[in-house]
Amino acid sequence: MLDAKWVREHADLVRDAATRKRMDPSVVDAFLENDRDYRALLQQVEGLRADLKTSSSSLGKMKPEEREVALVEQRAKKAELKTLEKVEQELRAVVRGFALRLPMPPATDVQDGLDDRGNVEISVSGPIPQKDFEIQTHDDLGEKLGIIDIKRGVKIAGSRNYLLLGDAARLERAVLNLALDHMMKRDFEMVSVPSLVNRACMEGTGYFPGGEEQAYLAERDDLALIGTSEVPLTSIHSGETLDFDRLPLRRVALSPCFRREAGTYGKDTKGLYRVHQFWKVEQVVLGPSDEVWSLEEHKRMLRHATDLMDLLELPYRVVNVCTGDLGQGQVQKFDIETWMPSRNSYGETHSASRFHDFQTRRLNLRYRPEGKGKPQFCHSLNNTVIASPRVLIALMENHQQADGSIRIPEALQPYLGGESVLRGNA
RNA sequence: GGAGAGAUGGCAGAGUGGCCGAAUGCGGCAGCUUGCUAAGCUGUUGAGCUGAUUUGUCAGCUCCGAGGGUUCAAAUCCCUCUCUCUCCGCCA
Repeated sequence: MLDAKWVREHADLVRDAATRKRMDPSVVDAFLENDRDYRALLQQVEGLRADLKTSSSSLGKMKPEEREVALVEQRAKKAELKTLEKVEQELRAVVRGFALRLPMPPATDVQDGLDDRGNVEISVSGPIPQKDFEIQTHDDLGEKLGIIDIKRGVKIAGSRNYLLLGDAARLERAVLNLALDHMMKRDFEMVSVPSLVNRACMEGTGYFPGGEEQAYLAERDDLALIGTSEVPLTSIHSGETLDFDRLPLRRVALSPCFRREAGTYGKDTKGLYRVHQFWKVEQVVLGPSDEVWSLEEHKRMLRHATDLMDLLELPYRVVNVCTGDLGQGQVQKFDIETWMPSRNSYGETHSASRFHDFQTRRLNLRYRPEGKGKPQFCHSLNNTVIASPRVLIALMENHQQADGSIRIPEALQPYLGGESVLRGNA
């Protein structure tokens, strides 16, 4: 959410942000118009209410016969107020509805672009592996080794579902555990979070309204399955005012993630690239309302992820995501894309976003600045640490050996009982 | 799932219809004071929205778990919901 006062004074910037983010800029004008009407009405309501308040207290001191007379007028005014209040309430909801859809302006060093093709590469790491044999795709290899079973996953739960068996499941476990330890070494507090959250969390983190189609809903209880633990992690302190010395708050969680992938029919249908359920280790940081700090933290969080990719000995690149590929609330986003031989391209494996106070305004999550002063909205940031099975694609394909076995990077070996090669059940 | 109790400011805790944004204590902040163990005294101390503004503030409105209702008037009475605690049942 954006500060309403700021939007009123910078409507052009917000319209511009909408256009650059490939959103309909008319939402800005819809907001402004309704906001203007609402405030005019609010003044009327408050005036009437003040009037009623003073006359009401004088009523208490009147003689009974005087009061009867005065009550007639009082009741009439009260009825008028009730009517106005009802309209005011409805209008307020309308204004909020539009406010929830206003886009956060992108940072100055974000390129304009229509979609992910407009993303700007900012670094490349590791050579693309050259092998003297033909690399098998992860799903072919996985099937051969008897460690990935997509057919039966689909039988059980429909398309975009899968089973990992034996070594694939062990490898997944190992990667996730390495990722968690990696973050705890960096002083992140590990948190176990709910996978089913209420509407306020989804709205607070910016997924609703707009993202309902992508979420599995437990409608009977008005809950949603999380698509990322960013949602519960960022929501932990919603409605609170944190002490300055608690900031920054750095946390990491491992959670299952659920995504309906509506509107992706026919896209990435082969293998484990796009699935309905996966595991993700996610890092979330809450800090002070400080642009400089926020920028540095963003880069630091990116580094936590690239350091882990280095430990996994995977080739990857980092892109500065362009405006058209940026979410409504994101100020800036860096994606890490990892080389996937089966795609013959880099595939997105990580996404590091900074939001300024977009999420924290929605969550009403503030802190009290050092010393004293008014509470301020925190800044929030998040980044993937690792997501599986997507990372398994990169591991299985890039570390594949001529005999179809999978080489295990040194950092991962302690998590696999010291084994340096996985051969599956073949 | 059943029975009961409760939810008030940073915390503790009063308040059963108008004098209550709310006593008192603690904590915080400011000042004063002080050589006998940082204590004493005085003052001050919530948030949000709207409008005005000489940008210092000023005025109005809202907020006592959430939402509705009764009433001229609600922290206080009624209803619904959420959460917490106690007991019983069930259970990984």
